[in-house]
Amino acid sequence: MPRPKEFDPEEVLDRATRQFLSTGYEGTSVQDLVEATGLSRSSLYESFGCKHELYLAALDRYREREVARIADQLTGEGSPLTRLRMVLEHTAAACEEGEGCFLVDATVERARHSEDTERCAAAGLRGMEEAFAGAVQRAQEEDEVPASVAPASAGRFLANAYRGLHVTAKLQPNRAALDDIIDTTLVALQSGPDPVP
Amino acid sequence: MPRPKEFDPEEVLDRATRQFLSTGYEGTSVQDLVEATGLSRSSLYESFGCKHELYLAALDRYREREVARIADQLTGEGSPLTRLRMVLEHTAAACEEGEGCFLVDATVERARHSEDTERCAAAGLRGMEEAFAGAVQRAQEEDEVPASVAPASAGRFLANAYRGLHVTAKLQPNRAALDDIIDTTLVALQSGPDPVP
DNA sequence: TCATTTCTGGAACGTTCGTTTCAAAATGTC
DNA sequence: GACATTTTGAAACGAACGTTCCAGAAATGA
Repeated sequence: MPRPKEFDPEEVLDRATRQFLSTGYEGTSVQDLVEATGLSRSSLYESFGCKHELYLAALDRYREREVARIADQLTGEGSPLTRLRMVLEHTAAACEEGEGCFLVDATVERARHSEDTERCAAAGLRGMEEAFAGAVQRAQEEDEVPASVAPASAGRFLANAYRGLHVTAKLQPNRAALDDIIDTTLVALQSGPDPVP
Repeated sequence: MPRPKEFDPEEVLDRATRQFLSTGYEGTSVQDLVEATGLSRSSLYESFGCKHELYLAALDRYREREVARIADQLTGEGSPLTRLRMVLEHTAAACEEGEGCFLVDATVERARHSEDTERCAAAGLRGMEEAFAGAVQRAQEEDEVPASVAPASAGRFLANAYRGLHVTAKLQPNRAALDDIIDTTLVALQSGPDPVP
């Protein structure tokens, strides 16, 4: 039997993700990736193929984990609406620390020019919409959200606000502004379409 | 008197803007800009300095015009709320055609690494928030929006949704999904914070 | 110890990058 | 036509780009 692989591919993808998140796709050179991952140029190409493939693998892993993380945080015991608020506020806190969303960045920077990237980002988008829609449905079952609200629409609306937050946070990375947006966003759910006809 | 300039600097900035919107900053080469503007390499450098300065000039012009355009569309006679909806739907229509927002793209791609870009994008952000806040205030005067809504908060909320729309549209460029988001977004305004205590 | 496979460092590939330079051509005023 | 100025095309710069290749060191099981 041969010499075994010495590095953890997922760990490498995480490091690459961090680098891509920091400097974007075009702004990240292969040399940057070599330094970020600790692997040699040769090992990087041997294990992950070209730069684009590595980017895609990193993005796909991020998508899978991020959607699962949000879905997890949205489910469980307790008030669904409170959980929803917690997810958004956790997002705001991360944004305040300078953390971006790989899916948002990839969408803006590369969805137009790479079908693979677009597919992956779109899958992440749908996953988040579904996770948010599920939370709204559960909130309705607890009478926290009026039945007049369509969960699918609310899911799209929340995912849209979520993406907006990540853009806004790059220019206004302060909790006060972000929390204000979150408050107004959640108020939208607590009233159906036609509050007083 | 010397030979006069043969090109319109603003026209050149518009063409450069279109190119940057299409391929981003890092993804746009000076050669691309030469071909997009029609100017020679030499004239481009002579008139606009380096690539970064040209990018910034293009972004600044875009910001000025885009903020003014939105503010204009939001003011004037008729229902402020209807005007607000028209602006968002016009945005959705543009997104459907594949038009991006230079401010959103610049924010995601370059705000982190260029202070100049961040300043310009942040100015655009504030301008849009103020324009939206003004529209909400006028809607309140017409009793289209409850007085319990704070115009500044609503402005932030709407600008956030606006930015989200531009990201969402890159993955779901269909009117149905975007209009759905717009509907839910506007419902948020028509009910104050605490609809039924 | 040997065979096998992996990892490494570095060199090298041709391209493209942003930028500078310059002489010639073009276009105006006088 | 003389002059001033701008525009142009092309060449050239070094640097960085993504990618490929390879010899050798390292690590395992037989």
